[in-house]
Amino acid sequence: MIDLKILREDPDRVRDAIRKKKFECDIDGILELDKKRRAIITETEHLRAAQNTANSAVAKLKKGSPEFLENVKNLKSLADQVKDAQKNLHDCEETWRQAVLTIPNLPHDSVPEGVKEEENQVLHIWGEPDADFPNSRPHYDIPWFSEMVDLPRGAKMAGTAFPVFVGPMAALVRALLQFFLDEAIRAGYVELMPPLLVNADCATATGQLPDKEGQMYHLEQDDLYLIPTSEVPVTNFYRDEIFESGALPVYHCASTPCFRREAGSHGKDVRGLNRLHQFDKVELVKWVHPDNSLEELEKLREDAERLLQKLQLPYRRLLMCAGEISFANAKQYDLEVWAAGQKRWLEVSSCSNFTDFQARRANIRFRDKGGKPRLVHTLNGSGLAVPRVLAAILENNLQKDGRVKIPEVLRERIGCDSIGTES
RNA sequence: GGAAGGGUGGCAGAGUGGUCGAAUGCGGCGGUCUUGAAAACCGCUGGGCCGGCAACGGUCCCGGGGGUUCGAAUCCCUCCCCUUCCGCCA
Repeated sequence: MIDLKILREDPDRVRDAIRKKKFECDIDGILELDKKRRAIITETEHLRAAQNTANSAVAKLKKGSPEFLENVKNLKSLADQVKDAQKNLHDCEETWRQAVLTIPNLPHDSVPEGVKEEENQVLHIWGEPDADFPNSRPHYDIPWFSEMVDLPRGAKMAGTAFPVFVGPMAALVRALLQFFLDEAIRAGYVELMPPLLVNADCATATGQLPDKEGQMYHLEQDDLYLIPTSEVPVTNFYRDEIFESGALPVYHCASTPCFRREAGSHGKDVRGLNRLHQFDKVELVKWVHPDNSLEELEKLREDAERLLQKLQLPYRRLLMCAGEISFANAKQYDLEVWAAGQKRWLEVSSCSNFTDFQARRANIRFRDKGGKPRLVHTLNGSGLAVPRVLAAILENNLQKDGRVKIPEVLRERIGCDSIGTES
């Protein structure tokens, strides 16, 4: 949710921002509703004030006395008026709330305009994606791939795009997660192990609802959602709380599976490990003072980039254009790893500054120097998502003998320096 | 899943229809006293929304929602959560 003061004072700025973001939103309708809401609040409160005054007068009279009964009789109609007004207000507030939840966050000034993928700015390329990877091939074409990432048997259990990692591959997944987690903890993030199911309030706070129901698995019987990312439970860790002054910034990380329906995905995007319904990811989440959120985003991004560097995987950093950043986002960097076999970039991290958008929905605040509660800024980024990193390792590190070399930082964790079957 | 008992301010804990945003204690902040500290004493000490440049005024919040009533923390309904016991179970 955005600051409605901005909407009231400068609706054109909001219109412009929404246009840039390729979202649609009935700004005029919302302004109208907002005005109506405030008028009804004023009216209802005046009535209520009158009733309160009258009631305290009645309270002083002797119960059952003639004047008492007379007063009570007169108050009946006022009470009815109050009741009507409150009903009216309640309905109005609900409509207003629903409407206001559809307004996306405004892109930050430093975000470039653009609507297409090609308009994202490539800010930096690390490593050598242009280098010769003489043995590389798409990971799903490696002869032993389906023995170690068993998608057919996963499909038997749950459906397409639910992989089963087998033997050394499972160990590699585990090693990656532990590596990511250890690095995050070393960078100052305190680990959380949150629930993998969340209620609608959580998903609304982070911005998945009401818009993106279709992307989440929903358990109807219990009205819970499987988390599409640990951003959802982790951000909600502090929902409805106020940080004492001096507590910020707060950093947390979490390693969880993520569940995504990926409705509508198809084609080459979904082959092999490129796009899965269930995957593991370490997430980095920050709660920061509003004055620092831009710098904190850079630091968060660096925390994520360092992982790719240590894994020796070429990657690029994208500053996403306004039309490509998500609903709740004010500014977003994507990190894409080079997959030498497929000869394409794969998104492995998205680092975002949500400014006060999630904080307002989640009601997460801090006390400023004067002791007054103010909204924090929230940020998060993947650090990192496993399957595509795995894909890049498989493709880039494929050796002449058909085996895949394990990145040095992982070798000790899994006790070998390569996996696979010789060809 | 069944039964019983509970959910009140940062915490503890009173309050069972009217002047209760709510006693009291603890904690926190400020002050007096003190060379300093402690103790003692005094004062202050929740959040949202609406109006207002502000001072301030109004209103709402006693787990959530709904109802009864002129009036609800207090009565009724419903949902959620917690505790204990039973059942089940990694």
